[in-house]
Amino acid sequence: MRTAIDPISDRPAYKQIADAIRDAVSSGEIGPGEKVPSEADLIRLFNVAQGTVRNALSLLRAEGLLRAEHGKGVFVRERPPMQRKASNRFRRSHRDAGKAAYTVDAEALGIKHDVEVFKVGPDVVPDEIAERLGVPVGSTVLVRSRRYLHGPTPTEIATSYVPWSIAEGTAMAEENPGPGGIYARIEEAGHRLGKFTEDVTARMPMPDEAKALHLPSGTPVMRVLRTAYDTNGVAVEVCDTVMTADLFVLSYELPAD
Amino acid sequence: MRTAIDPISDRPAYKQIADAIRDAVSSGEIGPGEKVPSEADLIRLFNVAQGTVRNALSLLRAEGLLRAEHGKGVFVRERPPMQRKASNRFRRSHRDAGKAAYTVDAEALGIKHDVEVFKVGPDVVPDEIAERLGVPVGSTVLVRSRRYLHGPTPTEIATSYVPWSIAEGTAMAEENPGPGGIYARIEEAGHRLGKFTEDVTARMPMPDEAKALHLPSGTPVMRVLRTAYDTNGVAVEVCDTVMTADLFVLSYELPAD
DNA sequence: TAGTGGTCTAGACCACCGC
DNA sequence: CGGTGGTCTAGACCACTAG
Repeated sequence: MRTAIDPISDRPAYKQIADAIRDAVSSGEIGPGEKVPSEADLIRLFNVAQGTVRNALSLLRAEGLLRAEHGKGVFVRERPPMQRKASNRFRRSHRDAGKAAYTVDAEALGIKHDVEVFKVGPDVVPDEIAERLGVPVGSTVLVRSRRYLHGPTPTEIATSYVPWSIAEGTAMAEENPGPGGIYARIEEAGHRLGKFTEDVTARMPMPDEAKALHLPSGTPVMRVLRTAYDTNGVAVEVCDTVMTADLFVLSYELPAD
Repeated sequence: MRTAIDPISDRPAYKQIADAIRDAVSSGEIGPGEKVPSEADLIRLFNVAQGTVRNALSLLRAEGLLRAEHGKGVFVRERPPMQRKASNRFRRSHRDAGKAAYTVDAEALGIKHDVEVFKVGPDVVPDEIAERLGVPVGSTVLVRSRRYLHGPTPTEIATSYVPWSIAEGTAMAEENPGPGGIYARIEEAGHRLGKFTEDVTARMPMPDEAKALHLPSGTPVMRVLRTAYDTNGVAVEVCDTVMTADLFVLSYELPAD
């Protein structure tokens, strides 16, 4: 690794140090999961103060390249294996086979998954959801809030909203909605599903999301806002999902005409 | 705005300051585009050293909440109007009308857009693309690399790859591929388009991407890797797009069966 | 020129980790 | 315990922006 700062360059010292570390990582000199030199080492190597070194390291952490472990050291982040959200995961044949959507994806990867239910019950609909669901602002909907995990790793937080008129008295309002998930229950309630739309955005996490998803700093989240429509074009469910960006690839298929 | 640090709490001072500013923003006390108190102000208000204040501010910049302008101040970031990538933007009817895909989206918003072509010509295919395109590693493809802008704001960098056997001698290899974009040219060359797949991921930008897209720190990018197939299921083009995350909503429509 | 953010130093103390 | 990262102070100088 380069260990000199060019005093002529007008690039700040901390950025030069960050460059040197970034290069060492991309050249393979320091591999994924390996430790970068300690702050004390870097202070000696580059002959700078601690603040300058910390500035360099915090830049690389914000970029998502490094991860710090208090008392142990700073390490190159390793990318865990990715999961796919296949665009066919809402097919009726899967529901008929008793599989919920996330089961389709997880099974395709042989991944053991868990679901933690935070809350299931009627509540006031958030304004943004009311608009998509086509219900009056302030009306009551069934709220299902839960977290998905792969082994010990939380991967996504999801909240579903169903008009209370559809959900009332069904298994949707139970902790476990039964085989095929809530979409199977919605169809049983007489609302045959016609299509889904998904709106995908990405941003940095809110502090509470970072906590719930165990996000290291420098990891963005993807947000998928999915609306389910029946065959009459009436919205019957909205699902708001926030997922760790580097654990997912969202795959979609589009017709040419 | 709160201006006191709880000395009993074990939450670090810089995080308490960040919390106070975050609260002031979310309560509307400081609106989008408005200036937050200067470093000197915050030093006085909270009775801390400059380093502590800077720590708080850089946290909020990494979160994407604030944006600093050297010599002027630190401001609450304003979210510009979002653009939609409609899932129908590859319809043949649009191509027949002479519209390229990005034109469909931009027109829908009444946005003036520009394209800057970086490079058009034959080159060696990157390994990752070769796999998707189904061509041998190391073979030659047409590479079209360009940047899209809305007014002065760069929004996305896109690179298309077409097997040289398809592209050779056509207008695809020109700077301006003509009406309907390269998909129209691909169809003219006898490859009727059957479907597209898009794989969406999000991450923090590489330094060169941050530069090319004028990204403020704390802004992630979305990456869309699109593959176009002809009606025989043969891949005819791959497009690798990196876009400023907070300027886009990707919209998709999924059938229920 | 005064006020702003950007960089850097030197030194201190703390909290966490592993031996 | 020694080594690691985390927080904080006090003060300095620089670069940019505006009046």
